[in-house]
Amino acid sequence: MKTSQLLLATLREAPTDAEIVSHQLMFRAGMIRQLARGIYTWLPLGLRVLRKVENIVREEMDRAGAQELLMPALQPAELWQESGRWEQYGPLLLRINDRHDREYCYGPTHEEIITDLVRREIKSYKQLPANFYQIQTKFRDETRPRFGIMRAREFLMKDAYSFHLTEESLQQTYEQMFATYSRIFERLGLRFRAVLADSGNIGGNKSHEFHVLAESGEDLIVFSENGDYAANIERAEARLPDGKRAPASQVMATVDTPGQHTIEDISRFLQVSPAQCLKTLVVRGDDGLVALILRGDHELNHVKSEKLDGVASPLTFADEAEIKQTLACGIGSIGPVNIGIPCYVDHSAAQLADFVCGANKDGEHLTGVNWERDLPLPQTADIRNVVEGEMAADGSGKLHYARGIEVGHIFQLGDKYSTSMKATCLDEQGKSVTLTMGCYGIGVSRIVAAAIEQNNDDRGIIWPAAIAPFELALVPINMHKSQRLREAVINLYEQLLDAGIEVLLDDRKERPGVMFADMELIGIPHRLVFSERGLDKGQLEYKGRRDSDNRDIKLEDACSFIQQLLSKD
RNA sequence: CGGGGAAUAGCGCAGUCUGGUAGCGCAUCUGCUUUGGGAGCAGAGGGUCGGGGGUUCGAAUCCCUCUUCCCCGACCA
Repeated sequence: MKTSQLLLATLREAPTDAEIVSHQLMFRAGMIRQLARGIYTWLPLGLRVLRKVENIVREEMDRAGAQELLMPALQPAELWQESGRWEQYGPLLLRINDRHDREYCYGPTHEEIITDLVRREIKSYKQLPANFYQIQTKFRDETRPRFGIMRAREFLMKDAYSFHLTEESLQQTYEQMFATYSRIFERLGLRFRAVLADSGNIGGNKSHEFHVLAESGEDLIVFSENGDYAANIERAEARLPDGKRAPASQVMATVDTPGQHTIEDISRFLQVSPAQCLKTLVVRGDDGLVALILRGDHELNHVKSEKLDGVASPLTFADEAEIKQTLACGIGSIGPVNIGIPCYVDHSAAQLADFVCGANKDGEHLTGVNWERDLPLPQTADIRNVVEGEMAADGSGKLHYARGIEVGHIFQLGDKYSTSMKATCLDEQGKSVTLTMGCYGIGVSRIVAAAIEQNNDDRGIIWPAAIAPFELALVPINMHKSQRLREAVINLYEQLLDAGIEVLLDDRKERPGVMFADMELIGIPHRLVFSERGLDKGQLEYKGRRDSDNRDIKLEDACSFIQQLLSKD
């Protein structure tokens, strides 16, 4: 393609609201334009990249024996009511009424639709297992879309759903999808990691997320030194403390702590480490309030906590008024001694002896408190975030933190949808069996942004070879003045096209600096420069996007030189 | 959902406090000169100053209202 035929909408400056580098560069490179909050148009250059990602995903899904289909974006409310998610899903679901006042939603995911299809079409065990996928536009009415295409409301997703007669069969396909996803992200040329994950409101049991590693990632993932254990922080289990609790050595005492509310205040005021204090968080329960007790230096894990019996899901903190009414003290003086509401204590907090905690009276704390002496030990649970440097739950080494961008998620759904929607088929004995399901998602549009987060410099994007919008840029200097140069360029351009190379010829009447800057901004991996000077010697200049220097190559070898380079990518 | 900020040319911004013919840089168009890292000169086009209402002789500017967008928070015991 020639730049004169392409909407090359490059800009020097990005809008001020573009926060992260991928958003800025996608905007500046003319890949996307925002139409509304979280809704974007893909310009021709951006679409070329998106399609490349899509095709790699498609090829690998096909190779794994999955079948592509295409389901509607608009979904009737009835199916969502049947699965129970019409009420459950909340404002994330965009609801639409048609002219007959029938209710629909714009699909954020397609479990209901595929389950409906399969229960109609699949009658026999002989048709199983089956794995269906689509690459389709989703809509999720996020409270806070941001970072451009990274967290958009409308986005392109590959979603796959597998159906099985048995758990073993599901496990097999799950493992196959795990391997397929790994191949996909390898082919895309991204540094990624698969981690254990929480399955969220999709439902089901076992699940893994695939994260592209990047500082700007919204997710925190943890992994052990040798890599055996890797999990999203939401999901990462804390290793049970080994050893016994130290014996009590102090007497419980009440101390005045006027105006001291936070753990930081208390630990400074009483000269004890935060790890020796208890932090008592009060959340709403199914029936009144519930206290969650942690060591002062630990953070509450919301996902783990909301799964506790009696704790309301989603997890919400009690407000000041509720606390005052129930506990007769304000936030900042709460403690487990005689608290009078159900409590859960984190395993590590249950290990403490002689600890400090609120006295359930404003301006007072207790010191030297001990479990099973001054108060009974409440039910223990794992309710904290793991901390960098601690031993992994499976003992496979110390944990490290990394930031990640979630680009893939695979789930073993089990029978959540097949039961509620009565998706069954006949087994070998002619008996009706409820199907078992898995589902597998990839954020196709998000991958484009994630790839840029991982691959850029101060000049712009550096595409991994597999998803570059063009493989090669031809930059002729003064083509519009020199007949000889123009002929040489067009000649090579056509040769390259014939060889099946995706080449972008910059035939604009621009100064060299402008062309160089644009080709680098849009991230084309390889570049050939034509000049009169070079032609005198029968030479061209080659430069890779990551290279610091040019090298001369012979004009007559140019095509084969490039072919060789590309075969190595 | 809560808190804060913003809306002026395609992009980046000034002008608003203190009302008086809407500006700058980049981009776009024309001409000339230039041509190895985002050129120079001369000229041109492009704005219901987010919408609606009000105050005023006069509103981008003051007041009311609506809308949209952005940021931050949702770890505080």
